[in-house]
Order: sequence, then C-alpha cells, then structure tokens
Amino acid sequence: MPPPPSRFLALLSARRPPPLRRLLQVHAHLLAAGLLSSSSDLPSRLAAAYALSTADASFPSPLHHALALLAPLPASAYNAAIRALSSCGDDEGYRHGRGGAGVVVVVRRCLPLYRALLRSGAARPDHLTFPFLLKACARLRERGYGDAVLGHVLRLGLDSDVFVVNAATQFLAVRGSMSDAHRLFDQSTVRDLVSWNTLIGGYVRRGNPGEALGLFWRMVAEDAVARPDEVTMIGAVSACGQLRDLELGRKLHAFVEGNGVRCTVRLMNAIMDMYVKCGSLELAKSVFERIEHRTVVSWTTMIVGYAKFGFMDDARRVFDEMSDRDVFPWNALMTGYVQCKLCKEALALFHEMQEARVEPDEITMVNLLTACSHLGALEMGMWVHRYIEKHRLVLSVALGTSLVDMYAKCGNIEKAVHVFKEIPEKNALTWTAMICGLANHGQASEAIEYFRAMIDLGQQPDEITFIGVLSACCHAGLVKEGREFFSLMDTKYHLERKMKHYSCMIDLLGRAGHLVEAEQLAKTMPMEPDAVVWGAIFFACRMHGNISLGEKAAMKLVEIDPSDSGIYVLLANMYAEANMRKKADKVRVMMRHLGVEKVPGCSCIELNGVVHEFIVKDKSHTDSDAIYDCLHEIALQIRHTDDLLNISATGVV
DNA sequence: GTAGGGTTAG
Repeated sequence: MPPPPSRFLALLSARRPPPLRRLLQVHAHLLAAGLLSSSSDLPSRLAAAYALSTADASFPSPLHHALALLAPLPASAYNAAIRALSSCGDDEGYRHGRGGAGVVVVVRRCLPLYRALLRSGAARPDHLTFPFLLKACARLRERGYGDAVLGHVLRLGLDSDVFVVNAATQFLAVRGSMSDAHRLFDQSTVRDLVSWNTLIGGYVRRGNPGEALGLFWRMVAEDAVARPDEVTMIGAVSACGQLRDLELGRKLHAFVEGNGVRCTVRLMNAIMDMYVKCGSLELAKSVFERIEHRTVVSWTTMIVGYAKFGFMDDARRVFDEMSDRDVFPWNALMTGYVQCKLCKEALALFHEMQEARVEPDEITMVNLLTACSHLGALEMGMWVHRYIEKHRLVLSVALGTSLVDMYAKCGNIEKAVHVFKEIPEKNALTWTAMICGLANHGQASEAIEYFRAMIDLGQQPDEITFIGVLSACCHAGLVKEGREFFSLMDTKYHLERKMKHYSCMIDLLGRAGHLVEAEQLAKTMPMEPDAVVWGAIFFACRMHGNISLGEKAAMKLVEIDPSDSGIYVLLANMYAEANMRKKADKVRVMMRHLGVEKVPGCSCIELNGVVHEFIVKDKSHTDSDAIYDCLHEIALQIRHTDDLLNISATGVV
C-alpha cells in the first residue's frame, strides 16, 4: 500500500524541506502514482520544497526542478512556492550572523520564480503574488528588485488591492524611505487597520516616534472604521518609550484599558518596556506581575529594567527564576553587568552560558569585548576574535568597533588598525574608536590623519571624536592643531564643548607653556572647572616653575576634594623642586596634622584568561610572596637604571 | 494573504 497523498503533503509542507535525495524519491513516487497531474497542492508543494533545498554536488540546481514543475501550472502554484521562500526562517526569528546570510540566499530565490511567472504563457502574477514577493524584497539588501516589482504592481492595476498596497507600504518602510511609504498611504484609495499599523510601525522602527504618534492621533480622530487594536497600541506605546514621556505613556496605557483593546502578552510586554524606558521600574513591575502567561520577552524586559537602574542582584534573581532562556535574557544580563562595570561578572556569566549550551551571538560577543576592554583582558579578547572568525559571524559595525576598541585598550594598536581596515562598513563610532585608540597610544599624527580622512568621507564627528583628536594634540604638543579643532567643534559642528574638552585644551596649552591662556580659558569656561582642569594647570605650573599659579591651582584642588592626599604630596614636591624646602616641609606637616590618608588604588591584570585584582599592600593572592619578591627585584633594577641616568645627565661619566 | 514586544559598539 503506498502512503496516502496527505502524508506527502505533510512531508513537503514541513518548515524544513526533506533532504534533496528524499525529495527526488518522493518526486519519482508521485510521478509513478500519477499524483502530480492532479489538481491537488502536491506539485506546487514539491516545487517549493525544491526551491527551498540546498544544492549539493549530485544535484547542483534544485531550482530547475522547481521551475519545470511549475511551468504548466497556474499562478496560484507559483504564489505558493514564492510564499514558502519569502517567509523562510521566520519561525526562528531573523538573526544576523550565522544563518542570517543563508536565509537571505534562500529568500532571493523568489526572484527567478517570479521571472518565470512573468515569462510563463499559462499564468500571470496576481494580487496574491505581490504580498509574498514584496515581503521577500523587503528582506533583501538591494532596493532595486522591489522598485521594479512596485512598477509591475502599477502596470497590472493592482494598486487598488488593499493587501498589495499594504505590502508595498511595508516594503517602502523597511527598504525604502518612510516618506515614500507615507505618500503611498496618503494617495491610496484603499486603507484599512493594517495600513495604519504598517505605517505607524515603520516610523517606530525608524526611530521617528513623533511621526508615529502623530499618525496614531490622526487615526483616532479621522478613521471611524479602523479603530486602534493591540498592534496599533504596541506601535504607539513603543513610540512613547522612545520619547521617554512617562505622562503620555500612562495616558496610552489608560487608553488601552478604556477602549477594549485586547491585552495580549505582546502588548503588555511593550507597555512594560515603555515604563522601563520612561524610568518607572515600579510601573513596569506592576504590569509584569499582572501578566498571566509571561514569555521570555516579559522576563527579559524585567531583567533589562533592573539592570538599567543598577539593581544587578534583582536582575540576576529574575534571570534565575526563568524556566527556559534563549540568548536574549543571557545577553540582557550580560549587558547589565558590563554597563555597571561588573566586567568580571560578565565574563563569569559567559562561562555559565557555555555550560548551559546556549549559542552566543553577535551581541554576546560585543558585550564580551567591551568587558575585555575595561579589564585590559587581551587574551580573552583575542579568544573572542578567533571565535568570531571560526564561526563566521558577520563583522558588523558594532562588532568591528568593539574589536578595534578592545585591541586599542588592551595595548595592541597595530592589531586595532589591522581590524579597522578589514571592517566592511564603518560609521562615526568606528572612526572614533580608532582615533581615540591612536591618541592613547601616542600616535598623534596618525590620529589626526584618521580624523581628516573621516571628515573627507562625510562622517560626522561628535563630542567623543573631538576628545580623541584633542588628546592626540595634547600628547604631541600640537598647539596650533589643537586650537583649530577646539574652535571647529563649535563653529562648524555646533557641538557642545564639555568639561573633558576644556581640560584637554587647558592641558595642551599648559604643557606648551601658555599658562596665562590656560588660566584664562579655565576662568571663562561655561562650567565650574573640575579637579582635572586644576590638576592640568598645576602640572603645567610645576613643569614651567610658575609657583604662584601652582599654589592657586593646588588650593582649588584641596577645595574640591580635601581628602585627596595626592595633591599634598605633589605640592610638597613642587616646592622641593623649586628649592623651597621650608614650604615643602610645612605641607607635609599639615598633611599629617589633617590626618589625610592615602586611598588604596586598585589594579588588575589578566593571565591565561584569569583576571587578578590587586590593591596596595594586598597579601591575599595565593602567589603573594613570589609577586612581592619580583616587585622588589624590579624596584632595585629601576633604582639602578635611574642612578645610571642621573650620573650620565650630570656629566660625571 | 499584509502589520506587532525583548539584547549590541566609540
């Protein structure tokens, strides 16, 4: 007894097509049983399965089998195959990196099918073809295909079909411009709830919450037929979250409850997220507690909420309470640790994640690299780099930027430059990471060169980019360039100059001996100079022997932080250098009298992937004795070298 | 058949 046709139908309709070998067996069987000539769905399902499957050495072009099967069939058969391809990978959720590129390759196969349909004598594209085809085009990177398809829609007069128009709006919102999508919406004679939702959702995705909410209110006021539903409200509430407008958010929440909108989990999740973004952890929590069937998204949103306000213990508790976790909650918790500067915890979490056999993704890698940058953990950072290469993760802008930053902050500037050059798509953040890295490594002229290249390529520098170039100028003593960039910031880029920019500029002027100008800038800057500014002035005074201004700066520093012992020591040193022994002793006495104590500093180092932390006089490390022996040895060598240098400097040798 | 919530870099 052969299996019934329904079994083949189920086999061919599975989310993943059967292997090509099996497909050919099924094909042969259906042919023999005469089932392919019937009016059933079997031929188009088989064609779709061929189109979905991956070619191998023995069957290099399964797509040809698909086209041959479809040739005598009506448009509906083509539509079914295009549909299968256009939503391929939907269930897994579209992800960047692994699999993402493969999905796009499969989606792209809609195009030959559509071309065959256009050429077919038996069938023509219809109103059912375009929603699927446009969905596929929206998932491709190139815009051209979709534009051509939109032209066909007009020529076939299908612009009066609301499904086609909505799909076209969605395509324009995702791959084209929102203004085109909006124009299509305004000029369309057909419009329904989905049309509004598509356009509102498009503006939200593009980060234009003002337009999204404008449309929402217009919909409420104008359209008596299309009432906002839960999808509309997800868009409106998300827009409100982007605006960080708590008052409006509560209003929209009330609107949901007052207008009989279905309270789906998705909507509740969106409301929670809005409350978190608007800064009300309490309201988010109360919504969370009222959700009956929480999804991973609900839990993850709560983790993000706690992490955002620094309650990492609560975030961890929520995380531990979850029953099944995909990569999102792991990433959310890790992001929280990194943002709270708990980098060792972030790395430990990654090890837990590996034990739990959860596949890390691009976001995980970005978090890990950020943690490595803060810790100076080069070995771990390099391990992440190898992992990315081994698993062929796409070197996205964010990932590439994190890599550049990691190498720069962990001391390997050559590798940072190398990676930078390999990143296919760079943005202002990538350039900034490179410029700051070069500056911190003392490669001032390169940093400035990169800055000028960035400008030439039309990338907009921001406050942080200028910190990079200004500190480069500072390290190299490039006063002229520093002045140029400092003024450019205001005149050309209209960027607000922050404390850090002033302190950098003042440091630069001071080191170069322009003490009057440095002091003048400190006096006229729009904010109260901080310890860094006065510290820079003090340092410059000590360097250039300006005792009176140095004293003034020291007094300011004491005023800002009386408990900081460092400044007393430095002041005493300044007097000593200027041969003012009495004043130097006086400061030391004062220090003892005030009972100022040195605050222990902390440093850390990574060895074989383990991060070791040390504080002054710390004996807690297991190898403490050996470490102190080594330290002593180094100190002796330094003293010895120092003596030699002093001797040669004084000309005795 | 078209629309919808959560994690990322300087």
